[in-house]
Parts: sequence; C-alpha cells; structure tokens
Amino acid sequence: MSNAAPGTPAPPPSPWDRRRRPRAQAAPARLPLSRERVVEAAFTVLDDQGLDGLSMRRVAAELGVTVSALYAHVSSKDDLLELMYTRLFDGFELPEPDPKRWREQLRDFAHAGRRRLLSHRDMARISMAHVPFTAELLPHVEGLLAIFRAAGLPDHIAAEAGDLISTYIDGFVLEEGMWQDRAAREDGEEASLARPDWHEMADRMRDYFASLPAEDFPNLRALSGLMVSGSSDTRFDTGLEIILRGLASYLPDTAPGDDAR
Amino acid sequence: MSNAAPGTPAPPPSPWDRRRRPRAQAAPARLPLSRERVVEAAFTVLDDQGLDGLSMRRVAAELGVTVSALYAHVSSKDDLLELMYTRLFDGFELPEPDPKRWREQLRDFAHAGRRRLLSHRDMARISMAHVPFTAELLPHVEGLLAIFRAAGLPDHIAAEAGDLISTYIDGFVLEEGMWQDRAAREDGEEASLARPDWHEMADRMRDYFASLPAEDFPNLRALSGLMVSGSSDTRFDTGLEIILRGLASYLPDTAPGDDAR
DNA sequence: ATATCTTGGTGAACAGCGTTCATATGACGA
DNA sequence: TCGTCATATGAACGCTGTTCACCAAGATAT
Repeated sequence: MSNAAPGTPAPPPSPWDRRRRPRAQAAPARLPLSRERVVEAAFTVLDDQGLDGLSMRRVAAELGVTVSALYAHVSSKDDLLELMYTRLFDGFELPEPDPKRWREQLRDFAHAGRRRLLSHRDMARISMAHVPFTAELLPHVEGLLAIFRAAGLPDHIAAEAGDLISTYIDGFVLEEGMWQDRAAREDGEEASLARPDWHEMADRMRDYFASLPAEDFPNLRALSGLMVSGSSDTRFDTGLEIILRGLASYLPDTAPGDDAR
Repeated sequence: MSNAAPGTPAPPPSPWDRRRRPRAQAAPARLPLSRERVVEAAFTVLDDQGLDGLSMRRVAAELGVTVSALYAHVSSKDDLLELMYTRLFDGFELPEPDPKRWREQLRDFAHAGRRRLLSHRDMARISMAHVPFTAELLPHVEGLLAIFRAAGLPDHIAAEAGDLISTYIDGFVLEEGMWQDRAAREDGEEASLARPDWHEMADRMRDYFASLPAEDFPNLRALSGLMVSGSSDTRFDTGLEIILRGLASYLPDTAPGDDAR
C-alpha cells in the first residue's frame, strides 16, 4: 500500500473541492414524490417500527430520499400524522339510517372502526391524538348523528353519543395495542424476538392476579379469568353492548330488552 | 508562588488544567434530591410547559441540577411519567360498596377521577398511555369491581365495566384538553397570548358548523349548539349517564328508570 | 490525624430527532 | 443552446434521552 514517501502521488479530492458530486443516484428517473407516496411510506415505517420509531428520517429512507425532500410535500410531522389519520378512514361509508336497525348499524360501525384501527400498528394512539372535525371526517360524524336521530334519541343524547362510542372504540384498541406491545417487549427481553405470543402474556397476567392476597383482592381474583383471557372480540362486544343498551334506555318505549343480545 | 520562567508573569490556568473547579455552587447544603422531589418538579414543568415541553433537562433546571443527576433517582423518562401517573391517584379512595347507591358511587368515582385528571395539564394524555395494573393502582380496580358486583351486575359485565368507565373518563378529559390547547394555540397566533378563551373557540366552532351546506349536514347543523357549547360538566354527566343506564339494564329488575336522573 | 470508602452530584459526549436553507441537478420550453 | 422551474440535496441548528468518567465532600476506619 505504498503511498506515503515518494512525493504524494495522487492528491485525493479535498472535501471542500466540489467538482461533480459522484451523483449518488441523484434522480434515477424516479417517479416524483407526492403527498400520497409520503403517506404510504409513513404507513410502512409505522407498521414495522411502531409510532415511536416513526421518524421523518426513516420515512425518507424508506423512499430512498433525504429528509428535506419530504418537507416539499408535507409541512410538518404533525401534518403527516394528520394525513395518516384521515387517510385511515378513506372510503369509510355509513349506511342510510334505518330506524328499526339502529343497533345493528352501530355495531357494524364500531366493528368497522375497530378493524381499521387495527389495520396499522399504533394507529389508535394516532387517532386518539386527533379530533375528528377535519373536513374529510365530518361526513362520518354526520352519518353517526343521522343514525342516532333516526333511532329517535333525544338531541342532547345524540350529541354526546358519537363522542362516547368513538372514544370507546379508540380506547379499546389503544389498550389492545398496549398489551401487545408489553407482551412483545417482555418476550424480546427473554428469548424469542419475533413472537409477541398473546396467550402467554394473558397467562402471566392471570397468574399475577391469582397471586394477590385473597382478602384484599377478592373481586380481582374472581374476575381475573374474564378480564384477561377471553377473546378481545367478545370483550369488545360486551362493552359496546353496554353502551347500546344505555342509549336504548332513552327511547320512547320499545319493549325493553327487545333487541338485546 | 513563582514557578514559571521569570518572563511569563502569571500563566492563566489552561482550560484542560483542572485543579479545583471554581465550585460553581457545588453542593450548597442543598437538601438532597429524591424521587419525590423529581416527580414534584416534573409536575410543575408539566403544568406550565405541557407534556410536549416536559424534558428531562427542564426538570433538572427546575431543581437547579444537571440532567444526569436525575438518573440517580429515576431510571428513564418513561419511568418518571409512570411515577407521575400513579402519584396522581395517591390517596384516591373508593367507598365501601353500597348496593342501593351504586349509581351515585360510580358518579362520585367518575367525578373524582375527572377532577384529578384536570388538576394537571395534559394529564389525560399521560394517563391514556398507561395501563392501570401497577401495584399501587390495583386497589382502585378492586374497589371498582366491588361496586359492580355488589350492585348485582353479572360477572362478565363487571369485568368490562371498569375499563369502559375509566376509558370514558380519560377520553373525555383528553378531548377537553385538546380543545383547550387548540384554542390557546390559535389565540396565541392572533393576538393575546395568555387567554385561552374557551367560549370564543366554541363560538367559532359553532359558526363553522353553521356554515356547512344544509343538505349535506342537517344533523350536524341541528346539533352543533349542543355539541360545542353547553358546559363540559353537563356533557360529561350526559355521557356518564348513558353508561350507567346501560349497566343498570343488566340488573335483575329494579323498576327501570328508577334511579335515573 | 490520616487514609479509605461511599454518596450524590458534574459536565462532556453520543446518537438521534424535527426543521430550515442555500445549493445543485435534471427536464422542459424558447 | 440557453434559461427557467421544479425538485431533491446536504449541511446545519437546536433540541432530545441517556451514558460515563470524574470529582467534591461527609462518614468511617485505621
């Protein structure tokens, strides 16, 4: 590797001498960036890094582009998150309100909402941080209100019910995600790092509850089975049903417990 | 102290020559740091900077101490946030369950919970990010379950009701805070920077709803008054009542609508 | 009285973050 | 062929959470 002694043969281009940058792959006929492509990339980063790993730099890397390029299409990270939030509910349609089927319609709404929140990691956290009153989301709010009013709910109840049910969905999925994360983290620390095994976590939790002093925590012990195990789906439906029954109680008088179950 | 050559009079201590640091105020008999003091400082930072402005460095500054000193008492920022979360509910007591008064007891619980969440800025965001199954919080869960079961609710309902009601409280306060923040931000951009005027924001929101095309948003327009104006307190109670009525519907048979309102 | 250990703090550093700005480059119309 | 325009670059700024080698002073032991 002789290069030192006999008169310095080839002066390496000093860093401040910029002739032509080696054009890393400057613009290889890439289809140009766009809002859509940025949001899309953000979703894939979100899905395999989680919200805490979602940085502008990583989104840029995903697109094979520098950070600053993103800011031509998105005005800030918050802006990007808001775009993701509204995009998540793209094409979310609410049915024409049918007074006789309002409960089913709300169940469908809740299930569809939950499914969408579950379709991307940590999405509930993002959703929770936003108020659904952007122009794109207003039709959904309107659709919900339409169902409530068609069902015959008094106005002051209808006005609150939308928030209540949306918050429930968000909150439930958020908690689902937190359990999954926690399971994954503890799993990763111990042995396997790619198996967020849900049941193992549930077992551990039930064991923990069972280990509590019986005289101080009788109810927690008694209900531990129901609280942690049991599919999320049925737990979700149970909570939802409580809300629906509460709403039904404000209806003039349809034989109570009628549509129940 | 002549030690140098007779020419150079007083060699100023070179920066890398560290004899004794001027002891800025090394340890002015300060009462030593403690977990408690750190958490306390974190709360005051939280209250006047918000969660986004809560950094370890600012907490340290609040205590007149360097960042690294904090890590002797707190293992990470997440740890600190968790401490704040559990500390918020210190001394939170649930009553001995009284089967006849379960609704009142739950109302009291909800009000107390909301009040505590409101007692520090952005606290609902912190609360939402945690699962209440830490050792310190388990007694509260137990107390809630006790009320549900004493009231006579079936187990699978009782197991879900705690989550439902807690999520409602958290979610409601969270949204309250978001409106306040948004109002404050827009206010700050325009003119006054110390008046988060709530009513002005509500007015603006109602105006916005009223400006929507009547044929597309009849319900939103009709209910806008109820949704945005009206005190938060009564809106909170309305949502809470829906849940309580839903729970009541699972009771064997106490003349429905009995304790209602 | 001197030496040692412990305690509780310092300050510099690291890697990463969101955001901005002057600059360079490729494609297109004149 | 030249200029223009849009687009992407890369360096920089100030901030973040976290770690680590070091240091001053008090308590303890010799």
